[in-house]
Amino acid sequence: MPATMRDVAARAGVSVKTVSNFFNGYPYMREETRARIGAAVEELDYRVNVSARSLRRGSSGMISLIVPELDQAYFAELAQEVIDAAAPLGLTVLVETTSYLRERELDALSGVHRQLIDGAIFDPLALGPDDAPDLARSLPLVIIGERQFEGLADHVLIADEEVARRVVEHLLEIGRRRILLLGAGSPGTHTAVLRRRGSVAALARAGLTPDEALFVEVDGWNRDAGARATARALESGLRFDAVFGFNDALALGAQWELLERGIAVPGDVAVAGVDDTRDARFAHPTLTTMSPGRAQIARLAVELLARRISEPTAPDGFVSVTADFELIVRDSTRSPASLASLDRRPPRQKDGLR
Amino acid sequence: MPATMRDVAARAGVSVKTVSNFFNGYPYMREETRARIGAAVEELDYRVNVSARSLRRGSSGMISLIVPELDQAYFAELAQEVIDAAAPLGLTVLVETTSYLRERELDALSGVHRQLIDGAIFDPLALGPDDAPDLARSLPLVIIGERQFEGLADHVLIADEEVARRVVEHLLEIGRRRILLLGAGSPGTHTAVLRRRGSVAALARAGLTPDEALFVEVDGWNRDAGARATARALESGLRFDAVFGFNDALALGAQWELLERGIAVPGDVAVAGVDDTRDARFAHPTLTTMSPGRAQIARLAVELLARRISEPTAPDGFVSVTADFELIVRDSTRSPASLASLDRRPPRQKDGLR
DNA sequence: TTGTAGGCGTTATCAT
DNA sequence: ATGATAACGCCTACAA
Repeated sequence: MPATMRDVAARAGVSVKTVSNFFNGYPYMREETRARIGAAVEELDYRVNVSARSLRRGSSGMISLIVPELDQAYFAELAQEVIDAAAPLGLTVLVETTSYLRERELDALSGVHRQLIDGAIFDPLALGPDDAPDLARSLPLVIIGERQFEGLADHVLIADEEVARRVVEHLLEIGRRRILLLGAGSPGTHTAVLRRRGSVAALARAGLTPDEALFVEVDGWNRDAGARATARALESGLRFDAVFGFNDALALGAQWELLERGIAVPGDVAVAGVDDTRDARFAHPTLTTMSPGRAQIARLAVELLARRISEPTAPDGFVSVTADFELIVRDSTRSPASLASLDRRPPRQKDGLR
Repeated sequence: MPATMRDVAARAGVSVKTVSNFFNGYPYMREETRARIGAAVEELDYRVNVSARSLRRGSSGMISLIVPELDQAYFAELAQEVIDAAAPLGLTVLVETTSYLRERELDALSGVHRQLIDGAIFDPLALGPDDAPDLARSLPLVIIGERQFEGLADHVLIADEEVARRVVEHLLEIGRRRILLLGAGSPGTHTAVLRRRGSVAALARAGLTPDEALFVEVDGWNRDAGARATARALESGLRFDAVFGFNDALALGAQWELLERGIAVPGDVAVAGVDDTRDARFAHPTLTTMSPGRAQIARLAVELLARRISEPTAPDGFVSVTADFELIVRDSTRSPASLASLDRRPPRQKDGLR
């Protein structure tokens, strides 16, 4: 029994249409009418019924964000950024979580909610080339990160190849030569392929021949997988003086495993990642990483999607924009010497006693 | 121009009602009819229009989860658990994010979406006692964690007092005597009050007089705040041999700050938190923490809410359930001696060379 | 087991 | 500047 527009109209002594106008920013209205409606709304504690509005308008003001899981800092932070970017445009974000399952990615695109949402921002992890047709005819769509579907939807891209190249160059610059590439073994996503390619390019430029043994496979891009892969590498007797995790979670997992085994970071092994999640800043040592400009990505994605929604017919040809990136050098790749000299903190002291 | 039920009916040669029955699991239908409808749905790629259904039914199958931010591991993980718990009940979760702002918490409860959602799971951080009236008359509601609104809605509680008591007892058991209580200074939330009370109780039982100076104020329950507060404490010359962060983020921030200053954890200062976020497991050293059974909390909250939604009139009196908890002892509170003996890893070895 | 009619609350059209 | 009225797509009686 919540109040309806009809109730408000009755109370304010106007027609339903006028109340509707009130809520839709229709400019031609007497100040007095406006005030009366405002009062009635207040008294009845009225709220527009979104379902009815959506039904009538044929659009809901709701977009979904399709990511594998919120347990990963990267996706959680991305979700927050997207929500924040969508709000000013009057868009509500429905976060859909897929557990890296192809079925669930497809379902998020064309399941029950397809009728509910106006469009989607999608970070595909499980879909492959075969699914392109499904993608194409689903709904207004912006794809983030993965570029294998370019031409089928708008994209916000990360310059995967350059990003990886820069990280590896940085590791080479600080004198490392045997770099474990976490995620480069039998890469599943296109992203992995590109980061691997960029890494190889950097090595080649430095005149180094890549050692295939250092291209390590991982079973997930999370900390567990990073730790496990690193453990395996160590136990197989592989020798390396740096780790490049294809994302922060992998790098942090590696770093954790190294430290657990008493291997010094960056003393014995330097570590770097990609994503600049908050976790990187609070690791110990703090983790060198590549910032992909997540806020920018979110903003671009939302804007692109909003445009695609309001322009019903695509003007043929989809847009791809690439986000800026920036290397964030932290302690995990600083030599102890430079570490000490760069440290702006008060002299280290034992404190806190027992 | 998406297909409607009418289209499907026409195509299948049945009435709209029969198609509706098909989608609502109405059992009495000839197998052949069912098959024909299924085929028509397939061919037309039909999906039920959720807005129309919601309008007609007066309910949407959507619930919201109201949390301050997804950037905090605790809330991100909670959101994932809630989404997972809601799915089997056919409920879709709309995550609403409030940035710890009172206005936005109120808005999430009674703003535009009040008409869209059937109920809400709410982790209140900014609302105070004055807002009780607003809460009471909003919508089916389950409150998580905070207990100041008991009697106004269903609650899933954390045994804050006992949780804190157990943590402090643990720190006392391992021989620590001066425990910095991060979050105990001028506590804002009821949760903080209770955790402080539990901590004091543990100290009292051990015959210790609490030192007010160790009750430290924080400006947020995140890692930054934890690090800052710890830095302040150290710089003020305060001496302590343990830190109890009222949540993992505070504890991790503290641990980070300690390590940055070359203070050994747990050698010089032991550290413990509450929440058992993934971050605790991957800290170095791994963080001792109290697991509040997040999966259980999520499940209870969703079930309670589902019940409250289906039972329109509250049978007077709201339910409060308390989640189980469990102390997870990790390296941040293990003495180096026990550490070595408990370690089930292969002997530490330098590896990874240069 | 299936069909018909009407209305859920809103907005668009067309008047006035 | 405001009002009357007809959809939007679905579900619930009620009928058959």
